[in-house]
Amino acid sequence: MSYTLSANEENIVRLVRTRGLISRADLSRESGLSKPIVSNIVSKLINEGAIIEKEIGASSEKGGKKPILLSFVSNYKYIVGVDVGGNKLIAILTDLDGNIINKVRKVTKGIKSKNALTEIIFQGIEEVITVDKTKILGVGIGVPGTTDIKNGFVYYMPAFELNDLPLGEIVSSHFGIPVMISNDVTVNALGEMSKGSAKNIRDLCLIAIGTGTGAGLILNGSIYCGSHNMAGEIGYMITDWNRENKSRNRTFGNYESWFSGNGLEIKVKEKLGLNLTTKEIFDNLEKSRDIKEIFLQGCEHLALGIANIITLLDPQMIIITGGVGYNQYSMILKHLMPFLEVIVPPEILKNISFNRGELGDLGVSVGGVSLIHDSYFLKM
Amino acid sequence: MSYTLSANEENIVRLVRTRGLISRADLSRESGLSKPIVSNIVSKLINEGAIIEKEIGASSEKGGKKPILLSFVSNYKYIVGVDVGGNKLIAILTDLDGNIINKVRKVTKGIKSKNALTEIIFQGIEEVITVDKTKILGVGIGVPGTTDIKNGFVYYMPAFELNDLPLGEIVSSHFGIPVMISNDVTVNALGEMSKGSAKNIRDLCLIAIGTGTGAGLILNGSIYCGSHNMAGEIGYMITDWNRENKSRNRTFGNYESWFSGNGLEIKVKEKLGLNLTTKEIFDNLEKSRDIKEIFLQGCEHLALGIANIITLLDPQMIIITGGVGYNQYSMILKHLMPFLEVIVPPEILKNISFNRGELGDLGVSVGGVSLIHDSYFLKM
DNA sequence: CCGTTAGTTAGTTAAAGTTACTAACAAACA
DNA sequence: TGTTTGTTAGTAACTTTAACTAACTAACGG
Repeated sequence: MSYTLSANEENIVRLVRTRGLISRADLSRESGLSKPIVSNIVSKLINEGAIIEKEIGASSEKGGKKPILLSFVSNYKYIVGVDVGGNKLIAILTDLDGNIINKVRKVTKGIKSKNALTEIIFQGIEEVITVDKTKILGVGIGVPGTTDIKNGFVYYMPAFELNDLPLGEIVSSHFGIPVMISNDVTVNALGEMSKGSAKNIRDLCLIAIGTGTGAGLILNGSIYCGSHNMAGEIGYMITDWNRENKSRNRTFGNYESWFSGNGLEIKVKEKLGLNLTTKEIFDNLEKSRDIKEIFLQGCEHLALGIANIITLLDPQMIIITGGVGYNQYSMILKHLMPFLEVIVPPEILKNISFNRGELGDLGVSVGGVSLIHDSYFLKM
Repeated sequence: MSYTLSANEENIVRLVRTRGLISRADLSRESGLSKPIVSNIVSKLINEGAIIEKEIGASSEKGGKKPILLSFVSNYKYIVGVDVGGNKLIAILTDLDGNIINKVRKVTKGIKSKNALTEIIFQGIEEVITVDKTKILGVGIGVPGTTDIKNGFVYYMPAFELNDLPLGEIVSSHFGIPVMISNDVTVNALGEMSKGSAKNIRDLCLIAIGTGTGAGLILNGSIYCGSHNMAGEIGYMITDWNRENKSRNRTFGNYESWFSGNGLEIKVKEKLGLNLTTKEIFDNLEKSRDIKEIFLQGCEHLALGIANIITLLDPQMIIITGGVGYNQYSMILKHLMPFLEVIVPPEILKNISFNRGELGDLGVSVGGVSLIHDSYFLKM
């Protein structure tokens, strides 16, 4: 945007956008602002290109001048969202309503240097932008690691074995536009809140089950990262101290023993001596009692972790997604809920809705778009 | 306040208050507002009684007119804070800086009716107000139960066996001033944040150990209540599933087995056949191996719960307070930390500060004051 | 040592711009 | 003719810039 919207201008844009088609007179009534100032703001916004006079409406039964109906121009600006994964990068270009205009995929597997990583991010962003670059509002990026959302700094990305990368500044100065960066799971939660299955939810816990397991938190309607940007690392949660305590030197940090792709694969290998992929494990659930038992133990663990999240945070919705969580959602939920029903009292459990991540593997990139949208355009 | 402060007026008041003594010229420089409008706002605020011209300052070495130093008038309005406990009620009257002007205690033990409870709250508030009633900004109340902070509704108070009490409205219409109500532990956390050991902390978990155990959460600098006003009920957290699962029908909800006054008393009775008060248990810790063992098991449990809080929320500070937690703080911390050091990696643990609740048994009432202060005067 | 002058700072006044409002009105329509 | 939309005109509130007065320090000359 060439200039920042004032509070009243934001309100008018918000109204035009949510109402779809609306006249100046109705805007005045709904915003509480006077008709002249609404006309004034509307003409500014038309000048900006943010809204247009779309069509002429109908008079009321009692007569009167026909209203000029205004409409939001969702493509007067664009946003780029990037999901930097350990195996692949997804970049999307969307309009202001989040409609995906273009999508680019890149392979990131094996990358271990800062230069190679930033280069591939540059390429992804460059290629996905098929519109006038001056119309790009910003780039929102989700990365698998510890980040500081305030300054776009990446502390640690185990997937690339990289430390201390000021990625926000690097990308921002390269393209000359605003860039925001946060943890991928957190960004995914934001995406589901704005465009997925958690619309109008203020307290959300998104559990991403992939190679590992992590949670993204939206609390009081805002991203929650914690004081050292480590909130939601539920892979380290403790639910069965005596058993865990006996079987290893330290629970806190024993990520892989959890319910996750990696965790299941290791358990199957250790206990059954089988080298199966996560997909193969799920394919053989009903065929092998031993595999099923390992899976059920995982589900119990997962249920205990979720019970603790419910206890501490009292969320309105819990979303399960991620590579494994999304693809195997119904299988997981089917076996997870019986455990939860034993652990959590029904009067509490019934108030919490469980959902599949509606956005699937676009969750993080869509969340990246939301990051920019909410900070540089409108917080809806 | 006779009128609501505008954003600029708030800024000026905030600056005068935090700087202590400041001239109009410095206010203009620090606020970014022009000198005339600062003078304008200052004269309004002097008229209101919120600030005064305190003294004449010194010129700089280079010469120039001496500045008139302005000062905040902390007692131009007053706030009432009320701690409604299961045994006693504490009401305090403070000025805008939180200085306690008056304090009243009432016995609430045995109260089981709505009328009796509201009557004693009325009395406490009435008696504590020793200043002109029109100078009272509002009343903030912490109650032991589930509440909706938005409308002052109390869903459930087990201590009084009461349900569905619109306490906020009852008290507000009786005194004709704003009233805010929230859960006592949550309010206590707010108190510690504004006036106690958690100043300038944005992510705080306060653990109140008394008859029972609960947590109050301040996340992103704001009170966090959860979607059904049940956040922080850590008495229900699960940390040792197999052991707990075997010994009872349901873990979730088995409050008393935890580390709490009640929990310890019951454990001592069950295992040792002794009818000891919590105080007697602590007094005999070093004399009885059996009591010590029960206490250490409690500490281990507490450590596991705290480890889970750290994992999920990554707080900056953890405060331990409450009837038991405050009085026995050093004893608890001494035996808690060794467990935590085993469970939580040192690089994570070192970033989290553990503190005693500085406000002691005034934590809730001071928090009630903060509730009103932050909503009706200034969010600092 | 004392009065004068230059330079600096505090706070006010005056003029002008911005943003909002109300009142009144023309255009369009049943 | 009455109703509704959207504009114009005039006004009020608030903020800014520019310029001012008042008050002070430091340094210099006699």
